[in-house]
Amino acid sequence: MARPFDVTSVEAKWQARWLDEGTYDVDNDDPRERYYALCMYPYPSGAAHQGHVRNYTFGDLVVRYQTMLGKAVLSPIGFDSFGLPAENAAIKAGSHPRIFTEERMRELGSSLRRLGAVYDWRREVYSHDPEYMKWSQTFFLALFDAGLAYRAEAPVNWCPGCHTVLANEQVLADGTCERSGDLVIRKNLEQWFFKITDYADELLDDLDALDWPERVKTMQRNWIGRSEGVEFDLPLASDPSRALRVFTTRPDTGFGVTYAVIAPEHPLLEELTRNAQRDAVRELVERASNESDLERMASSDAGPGLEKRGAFTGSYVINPFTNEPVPVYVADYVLGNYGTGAIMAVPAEDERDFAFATVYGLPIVRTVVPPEGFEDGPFAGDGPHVNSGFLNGLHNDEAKMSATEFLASNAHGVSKVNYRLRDWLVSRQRFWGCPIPVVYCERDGIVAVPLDQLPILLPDDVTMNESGQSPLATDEAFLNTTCPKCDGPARRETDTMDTFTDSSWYYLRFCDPFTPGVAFDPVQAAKWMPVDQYIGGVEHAILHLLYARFYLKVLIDLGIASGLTREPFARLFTQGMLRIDGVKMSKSKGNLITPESYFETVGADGLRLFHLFAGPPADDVDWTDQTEEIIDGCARFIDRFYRLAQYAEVNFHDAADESDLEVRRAVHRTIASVTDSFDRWMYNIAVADVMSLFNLVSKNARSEHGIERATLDEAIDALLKLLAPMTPHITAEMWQQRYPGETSVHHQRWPVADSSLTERSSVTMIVQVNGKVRARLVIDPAISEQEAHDLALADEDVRRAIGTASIARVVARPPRLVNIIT
RNA sequence: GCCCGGAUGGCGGAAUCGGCAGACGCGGAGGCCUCAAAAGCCUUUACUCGAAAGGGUGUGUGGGUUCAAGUCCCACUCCGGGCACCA
Repeated sequence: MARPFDVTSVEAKWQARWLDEGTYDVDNDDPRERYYALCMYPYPSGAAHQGHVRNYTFGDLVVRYQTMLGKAVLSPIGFDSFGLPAENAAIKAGSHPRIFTEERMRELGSSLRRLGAVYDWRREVYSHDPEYMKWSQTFFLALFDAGLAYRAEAPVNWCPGCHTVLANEQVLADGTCERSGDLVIRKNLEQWFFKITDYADELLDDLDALDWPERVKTMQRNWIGRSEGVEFDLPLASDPSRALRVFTTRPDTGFGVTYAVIAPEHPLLEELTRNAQRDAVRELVERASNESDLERMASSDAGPGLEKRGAFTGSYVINPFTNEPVPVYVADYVLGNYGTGAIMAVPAEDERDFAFATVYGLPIVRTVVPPEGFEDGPFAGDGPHVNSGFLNGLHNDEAKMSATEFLASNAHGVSKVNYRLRDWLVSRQRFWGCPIPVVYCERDGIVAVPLDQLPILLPDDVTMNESGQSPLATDEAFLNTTCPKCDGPARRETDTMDTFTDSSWYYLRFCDPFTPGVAFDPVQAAKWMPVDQYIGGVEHAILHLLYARFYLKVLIDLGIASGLTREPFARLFTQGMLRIDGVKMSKSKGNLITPESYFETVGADGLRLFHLFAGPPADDVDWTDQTEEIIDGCARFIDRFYRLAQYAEVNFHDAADESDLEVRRAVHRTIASVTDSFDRWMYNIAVADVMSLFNLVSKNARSEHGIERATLDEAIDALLKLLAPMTPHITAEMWQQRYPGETSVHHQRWPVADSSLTERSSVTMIVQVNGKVRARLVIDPAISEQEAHDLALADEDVRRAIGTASIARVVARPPRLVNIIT
């Protein structure tokens, strides 16, 4: 494509200038109003692909737009540089993950600069920087000292492909690893956890005030899964001084309890099992422990599968509501690690209990009257209670209160809140992560490494193991150390931290990587925090965004981030993903489209304009055969604008006339609409509006009638400013050509629409007859209802459409329409 | 199964409050320029009947509210995403 200017040299020139002059460096004591714009820092996977381009184009637009609004904008960048892909690549290449990673960081950094994205590079951070690791480890120990980091044995998710344990959040719904796709295995292992459950309520409640996509907030609410209920005792029939403790959210249905169920892992199971049932129970427990979660769930539907999922223990407990004994079953549909690991079963009002009771022939007693027309089956809704003694006639809420009081006085009942959320498993059996800074001493047990010995660094002279096993585990030089307490021999922890711990605080480091001796000075951080606009992919809706929220709250509570707002990201935008043939574009799928060739042809500006124009930023974008043509179209638009600004084929006339006034009105309406579209993340509309204005200006300027020079210049200047955040290179170049020696377009103030010019002088009013458009009248927008009415009825086309019919009613809504009903 | 989001020309998508459906762009058609092509420029482009003037139909399906529905209400179909034994 022949371009009217040299794309490559123009873009290189401005990129170099922004970098060399530190145009977007910002100091912490900048007096201007502050704005913190942040894109999720990227994993350094090598040269950027179109997914990066899209993400960082949006981010860069925000940075440049907010700067033009006169704010001091913090725009930092860094790299999420620990993680498995680098380690796996290093194993393959026989090199060290650090060397591999740093090469990829350079590539990605240079791609971002080539895109024209601007940052305060002085603030760059990366996870494997020894200085950064030092603070990551310091924070781990702060959590450890506060009892928020602990080591415990628990059934954990082991990914055989990744050769490490995973957090619950990293296991997909189908039981596979989100990274490798391997089926995750349950293992009992001792691991490190962060006590995120201590913050469950706050993490849930604080969501309400956040300006985040409702979808993301809902996902977090579901993940936390708060449920309110009652925990109470079901006394053993054989020994009423002892009891089976159960949790329920439906105490009001207590009269309908016809059996109880305990989990296969329940500690009382052995004791409750009678000899006659022992074999059947043992068989069930064995199967439950061997089956993966996936297999368990596969048999969850009522029917044949269910028959193998439970067994009678032979024991009975007393229903405190009825004082009747009910049988105790063991079944794998009750989870050992939720609530008390035991439930009261109410088949009439719970789907799973109903299915189970049907298969095992257990009685079903309705305690809530379903609405008329309700078919047979479990009814979990609200209704008047029956067969329920003192609860009869009450509805759910009152019945719950009443039942809860009853349980409190008769069955050691207490109100209880349970969460689906589990503690965050943070240890990983991999090499390329931040080492957990503790040692194991035979005498003193787990001992924290003293702060002055941090950071614990990863050794450089390691051979990456083909099996994926961390070389740390066998590295004697790393492993052997002395106990900080007793000076005796000790062994280092060889597990590293989940990389999500690194990304949980990088946004704080960005605020102040300058103050020596601290990770960040909270006073400096408070100048920027919380992040005004956070931008990233929706795939982090739970993982990163939940962990980062938790981390900030902890750091505040531990005095490390005192004085900060307790939420890190005030406003979140999640952009859609790029797809090819319906498949997400990603390195692992091997279907990446890189921007390099586009940089050479349409330039970064053309590619940026495409990504802004392609559709609503929140929507997914399909990369198709048509995409190339749209990208070319974006470049064509830039070229046309460039030529117009050179006054190519332009005719001028002297005094401004009505046509010039119309152009000026369009200019100011576009300023208003683009500003509005920017504020509402409707960049595709902003581009369309700019194109429309250009079309009008261009048409007038090149007509025989021509355009007044001042009008054209006002329009071109406005277009340059409006386009500056979108296509920063060419607008900077054109501005410089128009105003040599003056400050850059990027330092101009964002234009403000003149409200006296945004009103239209005449508008088209439509006239409908019986809802069908019959005439379009050009009118003064200030027209009265009566005038609109009269004008409409005076129109010839309208009269013809009415014909001989008599007019029943006229709806006049000037200046938009008049509707005549016959 | 439950909860969200969506469905508009050949295609990507517009339509802040219920008020001209299809902005803007891509693609297509025709033309200008040219020896020719590329580039550029101009016209046209929802479907349909019609030579035209003009008419009819039209925002996934079926109903409803309204003078007026892509937009609001009810029911459904399909697509995308999330959750899925959490008692």
